[in-house]
Amino acid sequence: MIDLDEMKQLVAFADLGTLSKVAEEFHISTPSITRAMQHLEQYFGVPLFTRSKNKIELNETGRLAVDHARKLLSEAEEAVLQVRAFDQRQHTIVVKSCAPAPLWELLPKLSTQKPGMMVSSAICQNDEVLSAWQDGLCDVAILPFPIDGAKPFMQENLFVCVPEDHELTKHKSLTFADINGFNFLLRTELGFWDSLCREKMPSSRFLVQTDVSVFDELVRASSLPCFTTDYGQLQDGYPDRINIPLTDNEAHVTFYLVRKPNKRR
Amino acid sequence: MIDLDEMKQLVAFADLGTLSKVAEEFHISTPSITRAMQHLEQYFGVPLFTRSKNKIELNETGRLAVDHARKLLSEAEEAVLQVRAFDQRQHTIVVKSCAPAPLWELLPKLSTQKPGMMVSSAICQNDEVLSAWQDGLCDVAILPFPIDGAKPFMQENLFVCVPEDHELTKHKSLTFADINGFNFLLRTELGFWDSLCREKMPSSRFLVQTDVSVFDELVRASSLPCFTTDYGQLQDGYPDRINIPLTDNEAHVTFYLVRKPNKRR
DNA sequence: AGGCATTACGCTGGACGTAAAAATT
DNA sequence: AATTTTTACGTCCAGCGTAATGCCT
Repeated sequence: MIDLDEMKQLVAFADLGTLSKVAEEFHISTPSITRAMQHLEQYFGVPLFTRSKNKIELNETGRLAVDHARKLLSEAEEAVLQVRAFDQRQHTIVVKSCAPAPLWELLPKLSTQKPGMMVSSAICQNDEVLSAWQDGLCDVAILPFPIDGAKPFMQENLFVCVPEDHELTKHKSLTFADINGFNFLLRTELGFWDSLCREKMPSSRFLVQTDVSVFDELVRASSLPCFTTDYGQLQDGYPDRINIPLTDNEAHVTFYLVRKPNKRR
Repeated sequence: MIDLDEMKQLVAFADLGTLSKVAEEFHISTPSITRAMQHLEQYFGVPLFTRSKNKIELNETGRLAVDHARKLLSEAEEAVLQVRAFDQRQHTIVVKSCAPAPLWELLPKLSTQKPGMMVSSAICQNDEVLSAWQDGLCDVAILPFPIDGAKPFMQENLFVCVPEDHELTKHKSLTFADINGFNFLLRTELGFWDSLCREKMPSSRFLVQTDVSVFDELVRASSLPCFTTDYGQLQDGYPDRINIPLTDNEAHVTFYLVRKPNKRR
């Protein structure tokens, strides 16, 4: 069968022009590359080169062979990458969540329940989570509404978080309509929360900040309202700030979790 | 780079089920095939097999690798075949002619003028000759009408060939209209002559015969008219038969020949 | 004179097969 | 008992590099 290493050298010769350069490139001697090209030519059974006394060039057939070589090599490398990726995938649990909080809850559990498994998680919009699940691209999907096979996983309630001297503190509770128009500090990677906020508060502007520590700094330093929830962050919320519950139905979310049945084989 | 011989053995293992069978198939020892699979697995960097004490099986990743192996192998073999075919094509002159006579004239000349070249010739209809020429699929095209770059090559005139006692012998010359309705013996591989006859003599039936000697036998044994031309066959025509010239313009054909410019490189 | 392709030749490491072990049917 | 996989080990030759040749610019 054809030797892909020799094919690689053939392609290198097409690119570099002389056997000496190829030898240098591959850290082998010139006789070695000469022999390799002779061997390749012998395998094809047809001349690939025009040879002068101290000059060797590709002929037209040789150039065709180079084209095929390039294709074969890239496909061979692609095949190896795909096999490796498949193996990797066999040992990873891919989680797609519509929000960060369920991941804080789920990931530690997964790590202990499935030792030796990689866990790959991503936060994205509802439709992305859903299509990834339907296309079989993830093993666990977390959505803010039930789908076939899903079980309730946890609840989360949204709060507005404002400085103590903020005008909104006069309210004991709020609705999205109340706070529409205020500008908010917002984090990235919030999944469906992000689009929910923009949808419910079309008149508001959101100052988005990716870096967690920078975000915290901004919250402390500014008087802009932000959001918190009753999962995790509420108990150790920001000092000097007050959390006001939102009463809209959309602010009370039950997350549903579906997981693929364990593949046996 | 990945070893296609090992890939071949991997595919064979997928097909045969045991390493022993593969060893037998490839006429090598079992330790050799064991090592090959270990080496392949090591190259991929991921497990391809599930191993028991005296049992080895492909795992799911391995089966994927086999799929890729099959594809790679067939593509590699296809590449070699294409390169060889291309080389073959480099050393052959492909001739497409609309009629047999020009080939009798041309092929001997080509053989002597282009020593070391294969000559591949085919007789086909005008439109096939033309499209093959336009698509660059032939080096020489011979047609009964001039096209761009073509030169007149030879002339051929059609005769009706009838037994001496045939009713048509009373004519010194004929037209297609005169003989329309008579049934004819006809050979195959006549190119455009065939379709010309059927077009000009729609009421006639043609008894087609491929084998030359059988055709000659039929001409001698029957009283059915047939055709001859002034190229070659007329001088040593059939004894006991008379050749009557056809006066239609279509019966006087000038063949035009185009050839690709010699490719230099 | 320097760069290039190729041949000649000696050496070595990798690949092969034999033998053997261990386990399963 | 027969089959299968794998390890151990000795052998051998395919492929490597060095040296040298011949040629061209």
